[in-house]
Amino acid sequence: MYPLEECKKEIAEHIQKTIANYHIPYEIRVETPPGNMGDFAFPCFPLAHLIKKSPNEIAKEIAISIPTSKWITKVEAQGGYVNFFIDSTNLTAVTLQSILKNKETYGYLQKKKEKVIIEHTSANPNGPLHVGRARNPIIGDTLVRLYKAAGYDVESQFYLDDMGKQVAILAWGIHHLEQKNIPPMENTKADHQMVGYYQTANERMETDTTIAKQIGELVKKLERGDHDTIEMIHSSYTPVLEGIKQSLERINIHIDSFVPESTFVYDKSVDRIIKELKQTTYCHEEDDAFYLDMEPFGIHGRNTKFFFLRRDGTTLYATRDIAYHQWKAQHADILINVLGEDHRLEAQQVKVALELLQTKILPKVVFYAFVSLPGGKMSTRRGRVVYLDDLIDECIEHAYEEVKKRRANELTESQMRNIAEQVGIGSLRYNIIKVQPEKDIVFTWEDALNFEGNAIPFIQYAHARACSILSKTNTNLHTFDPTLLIHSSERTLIKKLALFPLVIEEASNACKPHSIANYLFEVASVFNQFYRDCPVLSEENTVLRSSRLALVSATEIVLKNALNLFGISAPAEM
RNA sequence: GGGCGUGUGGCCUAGCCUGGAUAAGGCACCGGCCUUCUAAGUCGGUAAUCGCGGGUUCGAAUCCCGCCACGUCCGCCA
Repeated sequence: MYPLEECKKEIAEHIQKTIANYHIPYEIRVETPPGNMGDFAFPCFPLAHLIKKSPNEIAKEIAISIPTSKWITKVEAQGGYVNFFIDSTNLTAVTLQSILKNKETYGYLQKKKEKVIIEHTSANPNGPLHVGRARNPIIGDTLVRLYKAAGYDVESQFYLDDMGKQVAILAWGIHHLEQKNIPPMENTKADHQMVGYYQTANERMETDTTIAKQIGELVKKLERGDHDTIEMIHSSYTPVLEGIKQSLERINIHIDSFVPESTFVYDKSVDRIIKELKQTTYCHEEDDAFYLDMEPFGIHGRNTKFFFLRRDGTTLYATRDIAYHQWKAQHADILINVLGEDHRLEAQQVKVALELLQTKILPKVVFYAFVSLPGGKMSTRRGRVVYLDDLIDECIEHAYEEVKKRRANELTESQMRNIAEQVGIGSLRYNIIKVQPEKDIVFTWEDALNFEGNAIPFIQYAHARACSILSKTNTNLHTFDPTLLIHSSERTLIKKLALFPLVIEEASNACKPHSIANYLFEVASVFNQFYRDCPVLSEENTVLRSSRLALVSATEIVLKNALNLFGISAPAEM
């Protein structure tokens, strides 16, 4: 158990003991007070109601009953709160020990037995990834890293749409359109080169019904398992998918497995699901097509019919998605999906169907709002997009300019390029992950390339500063005396570092990766204050110097570990 | 029309789940700090009836109800 967890537990147990005298069931929650009113606080107001005493009276009773201990140095009743002051020397000792011992696993939680499948990105392979949905891979990959840190066995999956209309349109375009009719793309990656075929085929399809019919025919053949069609579609989207993978790798995102939708059609599991859904009482037929009535499940609107089987006997995306989820439920203990907000209804429908089919594990879904452009939403079909590849390039280029501005005289070209890469990609990921997923983001180049304030260079710079100090010493074995680290900047920093495991715990439990961004910013911020107040290398007291070096080393570890949760690298110099 | 999501200083964000002690940061703006471990830093200042109106509560940014604005969905698309 990590130091602060132990400390919190002890405080809660003490309170529990005293409260037991009141003979009422009560759940204890310890909070953090503002200002310098202690390290932990326990509000007595709700208790006052239950046992008919004033909050301050109760606070006093509790305060008196709690003995000082290894952790607790002082307990005070103040304005209805019990304020706890913890032994900072002890906290310093055990926290630094824990960090320096665990190093790259400090903050990580105990290994758990559960397997987690996190589905994210799952973009149609018909063109390059664009910024409108860029939150998906970034949130998804951060969750993957977070859950690994929280001790789970994690697998990331990309649900590959190889059966739908979108890939059929792409394939039709590639096989029927001539290159000269496709608007040229600068980027030579296959996904960029191919997207024009998709866009043009889409336009043609809208005006030409025979094309629409041909594409519909492709979809039907696919579903029947026609070998040549499968081959044709597969060879069309594969290069595009490779391009998508390359883009993801550029921002440090690796996906463990790609699960094609067709799997569930060809292994007949979709057929089984249809059969089972038809047997439920909510199933109805209309013009030979089948649907579930969603009204009893609290889904309202103009149309509450969830069609899962077309009149022509072919399945729908959501139907196949049900099969996919049943399959996932057999291979994991916890399922997490990262989906755009446009999938909210579909996710509900799938969930209801899974419940009707008595599936044991239902997915926990993280929805995100689209990143839109000032004029409205992005659209691959209409070509109104900012592609992820272009944003990556711009971020790196902007970072390069900034490094060059500052360090051109000191660093080599390749060093600057290397730093620019780390800062640029970090910036892209951080700017997206730091805001909660449900919040709308309007994309502007100004914001996307913002390197000021709560942005990644601030955090990476703090890390670089720590590395710089550490690089100027000839040992990395820093012995420390916890009684010497008593400056308020030192104490604030140590307390912040001690919090890291609790931050991981909370962020993973609540599926809220953005809360780590706040923490990361705070660590960098208090480290900068320490840097200002407490000289390290020039400190003449050798024991204090060594103790501060230990603290710098610990900070460096926490910053690096936290950045790693975001897939952002921690440069040693900037 | 209905469902869901969002609304916090001029701008952006955290806090909302689990109500609690002066609403926390960043940008911008104003004024300081580099012969001292990289100033991509730091200190101070100006600036908010937490969308609006009710309710619950000793106490509401937080919970409940109504309304408004924006986003999103209500396809035998994905």
